[in-house]
Amino acid sequence: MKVSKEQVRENRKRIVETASALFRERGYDGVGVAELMSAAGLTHGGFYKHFGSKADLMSEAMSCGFSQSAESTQGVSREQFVEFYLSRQHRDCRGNGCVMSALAADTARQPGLIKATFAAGIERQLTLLAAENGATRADLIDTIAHLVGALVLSRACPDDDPLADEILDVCRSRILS
Amino acid sequence: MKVSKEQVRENRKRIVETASALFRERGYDGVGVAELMSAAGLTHGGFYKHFGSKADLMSEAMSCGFSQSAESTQGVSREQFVEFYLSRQHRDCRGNGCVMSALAADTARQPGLIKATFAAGIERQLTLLAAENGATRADLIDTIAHLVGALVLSRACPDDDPLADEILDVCRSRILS
DNA sequence: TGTACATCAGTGAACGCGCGTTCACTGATGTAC
DNA sequence: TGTACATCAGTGAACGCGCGTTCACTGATGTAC
Repeated sequence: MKVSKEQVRENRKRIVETASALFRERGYDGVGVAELMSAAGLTHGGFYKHFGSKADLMSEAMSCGFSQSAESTQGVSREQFVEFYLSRQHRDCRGNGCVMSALAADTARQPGLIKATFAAGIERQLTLLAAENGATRADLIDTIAHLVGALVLSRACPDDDPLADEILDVCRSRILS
Repeated sequence: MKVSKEQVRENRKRIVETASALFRERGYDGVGVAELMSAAGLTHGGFYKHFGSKADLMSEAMSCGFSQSAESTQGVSREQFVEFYLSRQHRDCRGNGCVMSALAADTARQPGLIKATFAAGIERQLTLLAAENGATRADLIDTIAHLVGALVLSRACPDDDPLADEILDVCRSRILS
């Protein structure tokens, strides 16, 4: 059953977007091709009509996540950005959140293609933030690292451990002061 | 072929230490039980004479890694700690490095037991650093988050990307100033 | 102290399972006439 | 515009593989007498 060109484009987009959220939630090894295709409303067999390998999709899904971040960062002040980044909402909702926090550690163990996509995503984020508020590149790198560290550590604590919130609160007030 | 009590203790310790390094290098899913036992000079079948499950070992290996960090942090000034933490050596040698940077993201996807071990490790690190230099708890949490973020992002960049070193350099100078 | 036996860490084959990937097939779409 | 046919995204069974875990067996250690 062949499918219209537009349907094909839609399906591909849906696979990438679904993967983007699932990878951020559960990591590269945490999501299988079959589950991923099923979540996108398809069967696993068709996967290789769209992508050369799971790693290829990983790379595209990452780019897609960075684009989503870019959109939602548009027109946001530094203070608003920090407030959102270190919110409980962002910490507890990885699928829609920042790619850097969700996938940096996974990326470090992946081949060069994926690392390059990640680095390009950091650069995009830096360019965008520089446009929104006049900070220097060094300022932005420093702030992003600070934010990522805080979020990553907070997520690693048990849900009911006060340390999880403490990390967010301490870093938020330091970064904004 | 039964083995002396001392040999058993030694073997167990070697498994935990080997696992501690391998998990930090490749993540929880990146190392199998068989490979792990083989790296410790044993065969995989004996694994369950020592541990209830792979997750149990993960928890122990994490504690072991935090203990190693504690040892090497002893008698180190804040400046020395930051210098080492953001060195290229530390970035490129995950197996002996900080557990927080290596396993925070993996931990966020693991069950409560492992998250609790991780949080306890953070607390140990905080206590230790507080003893070495009189900083407040908030100061230390803030600095640790900052360091972890910088290292994690740097590791996610391709080896030959100047951004990898730039992140370390920028954050080092900011944290120390 | 010497002997007989129970213990149990270690071995390696085997288990079921889910993974990424391949493949023959389907049938509506899109094209050529 | 209508017809005949090639295309190819999607399907679902199947592939080999490595995973975590189990198990019957081994044989030196440690214990009971």
